[in-house]
Amino acid sequence: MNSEQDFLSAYDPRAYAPVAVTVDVVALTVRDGELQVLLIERGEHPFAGRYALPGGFVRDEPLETAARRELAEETELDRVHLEQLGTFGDPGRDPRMRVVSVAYLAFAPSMPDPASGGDAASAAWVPVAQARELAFDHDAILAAGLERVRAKLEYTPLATAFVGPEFTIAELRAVYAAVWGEDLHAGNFHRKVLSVPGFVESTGTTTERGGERGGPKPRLYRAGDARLLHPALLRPAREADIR
Amino acid sequence: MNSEQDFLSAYDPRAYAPVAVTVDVVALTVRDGELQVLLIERGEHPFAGRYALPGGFVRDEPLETAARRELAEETELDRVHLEQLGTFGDPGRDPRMRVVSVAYLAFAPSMPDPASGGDAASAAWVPVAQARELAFDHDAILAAGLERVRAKLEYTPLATAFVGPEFTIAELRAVYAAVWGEDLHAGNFHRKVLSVPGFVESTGTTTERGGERGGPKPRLYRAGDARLLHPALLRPAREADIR
DNA sequence: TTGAGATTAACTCGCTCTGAGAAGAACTAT
DNA sequence: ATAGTTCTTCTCAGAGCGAGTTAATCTCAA
Repeated sequence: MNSEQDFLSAYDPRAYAPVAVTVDVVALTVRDGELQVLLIERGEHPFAGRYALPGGFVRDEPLETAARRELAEETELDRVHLEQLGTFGDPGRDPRMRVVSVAYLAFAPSMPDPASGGDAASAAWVPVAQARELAFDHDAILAAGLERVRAKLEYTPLATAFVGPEFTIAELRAVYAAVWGEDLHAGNFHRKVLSVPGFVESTGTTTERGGERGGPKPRLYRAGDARLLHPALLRPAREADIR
Repeated sequence: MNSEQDFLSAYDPRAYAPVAVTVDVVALTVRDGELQVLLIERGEHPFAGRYALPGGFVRDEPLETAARRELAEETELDRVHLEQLGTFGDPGRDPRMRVVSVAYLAFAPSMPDPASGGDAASAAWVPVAQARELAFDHDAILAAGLERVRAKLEYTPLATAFVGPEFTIAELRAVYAAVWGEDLHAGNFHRKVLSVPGFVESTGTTTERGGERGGPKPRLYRAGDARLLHPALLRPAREADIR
């Protein structure tokens, strides 16, 4: 933005090759004990018939507004936690033209199938393990989203975004187990969640019934006011992650 | 990207208002015990005379290549650590037109003043505490970069990117002190750095001379092969950060 | 109705990690 | 030489964590 040419070209963008800006959304939820992602089956070329992340062109609006709009077009997701994930703009990632896509990450409690309600009949929640060979570079975007959510569970109260407004410790533990793909020690998890200041706060009530397979009525909690977990809730270190 | 209109417009981008894509770089270094950022004094409107982050338009190249190119235009920074920070695209952030800017974060060891060598006579390293009222929304971009670097020092070996290929534990500690803005307990820091697997590895040598103000010749270390610090090197929790 | 099995919630125990402080050795500047 | 600084190691008490145990509670099936 320093040379005169740059300055002038800012007033005549057609001096440069046209670039399109889109948003793509990695919307995650935990259903049936699995981490699932919202995908769209593409009807048109390129990548017709392949699954893709929901997304579309950015209009005269902030980027996050565009992400929220695209998400609303596919589901009735409301009050979801939304954060920017990263931007993917390699030349050639879209065969038609240069497309720079700003990816967003959304977290939602378990919802009914979008196919029944949304106007996009081709939208579906898919377990992340089965979400492969997506259109464009969406495999890489999804992988970045999964890495992000796994890391953020450690040091933020993000898990509460995957459950309803009132939840049990066991429901919270199920979120961690689904996202991390490994079971957690129930007793230690319980102690840890209650000991981190501001993670959860008690409602003073319990569920109406015990668990489906027995056990006492668990107590209900709300999300607390913490933005960071101190100390963090660390998952066991894996050598492969460290090196 | 589902309606026919979207599909067609992808072949005729002028159906939408033109959008420019730029990169901006938050280049950080530690000089004189302070965290400093590379800034450019703008010569032209808008924001003439104000400082701004180095940046420019993206050409037919990957985004990271554009960031590296813009950085090279202002300094002789070589082999710097570069990572994507975030994308800033609010309408109105550039008064001329819609500009979506992908911000990158760069970390470099202490370097001579860019004014002496670079072709941009107006480039300068500025202590981050004095980098205020920048052009466009660069205050917000810089703030995001500072938050990122402070957090990443905790759980990655990023501090080694701020020092030379061989360094002392005290130099590493000075990086932490400069970035976090608080002194660290020398003994505990020493124990911690050496105990985290893969953070640093010994060269078996020491410096030629002791410190400027006395003390024995410190041992020299290289960066290790760890990508993550386990256990992390946490800074003391501040209540303001948590809530 | 009763028993088997599962779950919640709380506790114990040993180990590791951390913060704070201390101390000896090594080195520079005066 | 002396004073002051720094490097490096050590100690000690407290906090946190993984693993295991236990009592109470509840569902489901016999």
